[in-house]
Amino acid sequence: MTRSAATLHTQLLEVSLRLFAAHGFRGTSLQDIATEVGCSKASLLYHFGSKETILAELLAPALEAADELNAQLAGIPDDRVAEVAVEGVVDLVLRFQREITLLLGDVPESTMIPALSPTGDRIERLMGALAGRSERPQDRLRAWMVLGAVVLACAGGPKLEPEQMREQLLAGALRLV
Amino acid sequence: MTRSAATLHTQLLEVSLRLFAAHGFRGTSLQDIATEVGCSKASLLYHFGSKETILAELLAPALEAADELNAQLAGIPDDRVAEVAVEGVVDLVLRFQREITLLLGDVPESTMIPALSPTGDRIERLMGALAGRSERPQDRLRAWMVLGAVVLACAGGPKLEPEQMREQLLAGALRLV
Amino acid sequence: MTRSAATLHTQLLEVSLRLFAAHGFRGTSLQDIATEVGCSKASLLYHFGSKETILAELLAPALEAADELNAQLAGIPDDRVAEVAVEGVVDLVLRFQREITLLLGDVPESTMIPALSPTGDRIERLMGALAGRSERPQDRLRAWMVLGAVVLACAGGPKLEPEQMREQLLAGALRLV
Amino acid sequence: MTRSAATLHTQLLEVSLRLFAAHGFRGTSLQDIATEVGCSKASLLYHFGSKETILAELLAPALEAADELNAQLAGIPDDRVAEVAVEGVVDLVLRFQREITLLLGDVPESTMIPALSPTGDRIERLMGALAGRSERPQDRLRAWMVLGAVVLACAGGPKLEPEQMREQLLAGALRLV
DNA sequence: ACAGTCGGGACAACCCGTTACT
DNA sequence: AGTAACGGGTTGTCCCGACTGT
Repeated sequence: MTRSAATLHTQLLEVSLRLFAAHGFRGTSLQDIATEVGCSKASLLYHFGSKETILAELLAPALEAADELNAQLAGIPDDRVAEVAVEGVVDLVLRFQREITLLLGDVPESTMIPALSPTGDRIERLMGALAGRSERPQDRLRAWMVLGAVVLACAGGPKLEPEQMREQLLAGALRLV
Repeated sequence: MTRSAATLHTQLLEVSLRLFAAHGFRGTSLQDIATEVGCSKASLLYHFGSKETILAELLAPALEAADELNAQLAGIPDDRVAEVAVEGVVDLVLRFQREITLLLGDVPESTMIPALSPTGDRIERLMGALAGRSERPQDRLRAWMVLGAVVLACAGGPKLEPEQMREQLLAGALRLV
Repeated sequence: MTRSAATLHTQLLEVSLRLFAAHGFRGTSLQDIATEVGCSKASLLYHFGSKETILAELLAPALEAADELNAQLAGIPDDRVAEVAVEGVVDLVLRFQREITLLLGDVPESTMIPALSPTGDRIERLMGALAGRSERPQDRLRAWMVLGAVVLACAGGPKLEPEQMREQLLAGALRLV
Repeated sequence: MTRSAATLHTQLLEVSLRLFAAHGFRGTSLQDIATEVGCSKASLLYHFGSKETILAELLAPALEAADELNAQLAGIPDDRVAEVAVEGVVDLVLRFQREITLLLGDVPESTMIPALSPTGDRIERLMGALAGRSERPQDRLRAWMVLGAVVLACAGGPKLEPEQMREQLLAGALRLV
């Protein structure tokens, strides 16, 4: 008996995300994914067309959420945008921890991948908000520090209760702004 | 005329570091390095024996410096170690920016590479110092935030004068502790 | 049109055996085999996974037959085992002439190949039977002479009718015991 | 202090013979030899020009002895030549055990090596003598059996006292003729 | 009969590393 | 010190025939 199309699709994405996060995008072969899921490589490519398509589909929700956040931030006045952005970023990172780990790992080369090229713009806008719309290098630098603090703490730090985690990250990030 | 051995060796390391940092360890082939330097791939392997050897040699100074910092921190009392560690980490990251970028990119898979296996321990000890020797998850998490802030700001943030950079990073990091 | 899977598999084994017997295991490259069969090297490796796998599959029937012979010899009393063993060995060698040629050629290094490591034990047991279960060096030496006579005559000697061949080898071998 | 040229030459040949016999001609790299002897690969090639030259020089004494034996056999009448040849072959094999092991291992491909191409003729003439100058396939086959018995017993059989060895081989071989 | 789905088989382009030789 | 040619092996991609349910 063959499993349903949707099931396989979901399963494929799930396994891909796990393996990508664990061994990196390049470090994971289509064969690895197919083997773990228990289907053929050809079948995998039937669903996704290419390896990059998998990545794109994997990252889509996170990018979408980032867009949403950016849209929401657009309506906030300059003197309050930083604080709201911090909260948004913390929530974003907490939700898409593995996606971000993956993105972080292959950031340098990800520029080549068409599906991810807009990532830069999104981040740029986020950084702008975190810096309170200021263009001063010092402020931009601090914005990067905020992002780094939140992202790396999620990726490498100790695992604790979600609410505690959120609270801690938020407190630290706000102290940075 | 053939260039001197030392020159080629240095040049090879330089180009390797640049390409590794730009496209990741796996994303860079020996052929890429050899081509850019202008020598044959075989010649490259004559000098380094294997791809991993290049990486090890590339990372050696940074690891050494980390060891030094750890040794130095060992003599500091618990209530002051965090501040000193922050300063040490900021200097370390500023000095070995590209090495750390590279390390960051392949962190998940780096565990397989023998030359980097001790990296984990070193980071663990550094995090301990940054957390003021505390074992409380909250403190460890904050330590990771400090590291993340400094590292990512260096890797992705705007480039500004070294002294200003150092000052800003230091100020931000201290506010986090 | 692509040929059937079983066909290619068989063809690959056939050509491999021929080339291995002709130029030795090391003396034959995967490319040689693939070229002669008319498929790509990658396709070849898709079927067999590694060069050693080919060898193992090639030698499997011969090893199996040797095991069978050994099992059969186990039930023969000491004073008659030598003669029966001679007959068995002659038939074995006649059936697996090329496999044995191949094995002979790479004997020194074959110890490294996992698939062949048990070969030594099998031969040891066969020699024991050929020597009439005696441990006296002279008898063991004579056993080796029998094996050598049969094997080399098959590998290098003139080709004559199978029945005549068998008769001659048998006669000579029995005279040696 | 550097060792004398003659010493190095001898040492090189010695080590080469040992390694060739142990891992085969192809299975031994120039680097292996140079490393074990403790000199550079370049130095090795300065002495011998090519890998094949080493082999040729290594095999020269054995081939020469074979020629001598052939010449000596030429003067023996047909009805006695077989017995004399047997004795000559046994002595030859005993003296050049390792050379023959080596030759046996790479026989199939050795035809390509110019220095060894005349080997075939020599063996052909030897077989003729062992067969008592008969052209009957049965006799030629028996000649091959004699050769095989002696060679393989030397290469793979138990090690016993030289005189005993010689006696045993001789006895067995004569029984075959 | 006819999409959508899936698997076996194949392959070009590379990969890292070694070898004999200069 | 340096290299061309090759070694075995992997990767992403693709073709095609065989299954589904409709």
